[in-house]
Amino acid sequence: MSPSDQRLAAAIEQWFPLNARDLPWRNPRTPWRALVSELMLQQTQVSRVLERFEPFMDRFATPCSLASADEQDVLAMWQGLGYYRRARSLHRAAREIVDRFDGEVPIDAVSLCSLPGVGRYTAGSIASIVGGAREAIVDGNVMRLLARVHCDGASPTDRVFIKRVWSWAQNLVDICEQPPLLNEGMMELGATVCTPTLPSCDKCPLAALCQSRLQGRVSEIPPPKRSAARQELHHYAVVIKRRGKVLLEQRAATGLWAGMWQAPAIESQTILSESEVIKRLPFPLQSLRIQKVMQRTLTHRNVTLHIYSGSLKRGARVPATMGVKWVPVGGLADVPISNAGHAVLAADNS
DNA sequence: CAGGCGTGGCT
DNA sequence: TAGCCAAGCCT
Repeated sequence: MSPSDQRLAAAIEQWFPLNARDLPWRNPRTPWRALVSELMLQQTQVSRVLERFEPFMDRFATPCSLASADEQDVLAMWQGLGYYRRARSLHRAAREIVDRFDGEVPIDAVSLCSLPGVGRYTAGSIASIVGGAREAIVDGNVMRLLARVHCDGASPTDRVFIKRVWSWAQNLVDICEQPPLLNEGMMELGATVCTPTLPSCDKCPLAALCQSRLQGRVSEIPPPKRSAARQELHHYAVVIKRRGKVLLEQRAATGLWAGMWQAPAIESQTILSESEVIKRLPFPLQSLRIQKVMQRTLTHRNVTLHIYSGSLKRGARVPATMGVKWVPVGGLADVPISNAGHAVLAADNS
């Protein structure tokens, strides 16, 4: 612990109460609201979560309420937020909270970390901010903030660097006055002042202590992560409507858009001919008309959506398997469908 | 353990 | 515009 750690912690703890945004999960702050908001916020902008948090809490007010819900209803409440495994993890976490913790969200880091979807950051965040424990937290904000304060230009993916940041964060929370103020203050500073581009150093309470500022290197730290190359994915979807209903299939339980529903589709890394698409579809189709082609960029995939409208051959029956169903066009909001899936359904004019 | 996992905003 | 980024976790 360096002497400046004391001053760093004090500066953050003084700054935060005067500059905290009025975010819904801070008032009232309960372990359950903290857990739900933390899951929603993983790799997701605050502005996206703002619109979705209270409706989710209204629907699932307690762990018991979520635990007794159907997973499909949970996914439907999550649709459009992305990273859908989080919704399934939260659902399973609620069931474990009922089974193992008598329906009360634990606030110790070890118990929290044992829940699905809860890792070191999320557990530390709830344990420290809700429970007041001296647990460190390191998210993207804290990593950037501390890298700049210490003028450490290592790659953010470097594991040794990441361990170093956790060590800095633990030192700070060990010596601070109030862990909730320190930890939430660090995140808030990173989110609103020590931003990735154009940080507001003139408003930063750490400016006098910030080594990268003193050395004029703020803009170089942290260095950009090089993004992974995106693979091409061709998604051939057929929108089949009949008597005000549309035919949907459920995606596989793992992988992209796991468990979500969509217009029946064939996926391939390469371009397919129309006849190949027809051949691979599990339904006998009478006609197939191209409606639209759209691009979607995902984290690691470049998806081309080839959207067709189609009709089944006369008398054709859709196999009555689980994972295929007719859904009224007006009831699509109740079925978990990704934004790409909604775009496909909306592009069809038939 | 490096890569998979969504979406939209920003530059 | 093409790429980077966001309150990470899981396998």
